[in-house]
Amino acid sequence: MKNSSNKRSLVADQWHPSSVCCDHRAALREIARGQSLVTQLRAIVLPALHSDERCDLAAQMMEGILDCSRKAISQLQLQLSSDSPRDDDDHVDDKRRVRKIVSSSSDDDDHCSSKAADENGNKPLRQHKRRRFGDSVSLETPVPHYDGHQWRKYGQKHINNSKHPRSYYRCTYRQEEKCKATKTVQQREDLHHGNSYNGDHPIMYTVVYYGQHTCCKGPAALADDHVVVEASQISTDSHCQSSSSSSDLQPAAHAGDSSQCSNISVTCSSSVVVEDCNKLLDMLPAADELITTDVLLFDMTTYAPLDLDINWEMDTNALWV
DNA sequence: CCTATTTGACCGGG
DNA sequence: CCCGGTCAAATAGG
Repeated sequence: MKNSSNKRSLVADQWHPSSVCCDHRAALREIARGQSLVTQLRAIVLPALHSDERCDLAAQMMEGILDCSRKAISQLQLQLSSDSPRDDDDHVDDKRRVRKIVSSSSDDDDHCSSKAADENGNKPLRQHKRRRFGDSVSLETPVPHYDGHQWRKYGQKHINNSKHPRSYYRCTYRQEEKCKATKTVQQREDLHHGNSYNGDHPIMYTVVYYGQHTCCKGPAALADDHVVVEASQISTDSHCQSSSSSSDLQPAAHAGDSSQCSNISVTCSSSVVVEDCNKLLDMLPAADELITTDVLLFDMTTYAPLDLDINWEMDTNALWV
């Protein structure tokens, strides 16, 4: 019955054939999806191979595929930006608003941005910008955190008529690199009644990305050849925070009903992910159930989140030693 | 102590 | 006035 339906649960199909007006965006999404799949495939296949030149060849070929999609993406984006001049990052709402003084704590640290209180003790201005819905890309995935970027949660809201709250994330490097990328993550409503994660269907999340990453110069932004570098930059910069392990939407699950919510999400850089592959395999729930490669793929991606945008560098030292 | 998350208030748009 | 996005104080966790 559902022979074909569970085969495509990995990355959601965002292809809407009816949307003729924005083929480029649809094409972009599709290419990005393929890029993501190749990246996942690479993470699974390469560790399984023995270290010989064929493995190197396979790695090179996959990197070549990723490079192709990278360049295709940048070409499409070039065209998009030339076609639609309205495209800009934060056209959100530029009206300056003064917010009521909430707390008169004098010299607050520059916790979020430069709009702290004035030296003279003037009232802090609070620009409450609202996001524009324009440049969003939505995605349904069982692994809402495998996009390779580092996110920092800044809010969570209960959304009307939906059981699960929506979490709001912004790029960790927002201050340092003025990266304006944000995303929201919300667990989808259960497709069937009863427990959502009981064999049949993984818990799916709707992830919506807003804005482009300007921090780690995601490959979508510029098709360069040394995009690979920044994965290690990230890890050295912040010591690979795998801190977000499973904490993410757990309180929501607690607040709701039971739902042991066996998704574990780790956000960290690539080499560590690969290095922990064996451990991750141990953590897999009930290997008997992993019949199809799809399920295996899903679980691998659950525990070893990979990149949608950034190109993950395979740390061969971590792999083969 | 420092950093990330939580959480309730604030704010703008519809 | 309601809804949802954002802020920032409080809190948790290392």
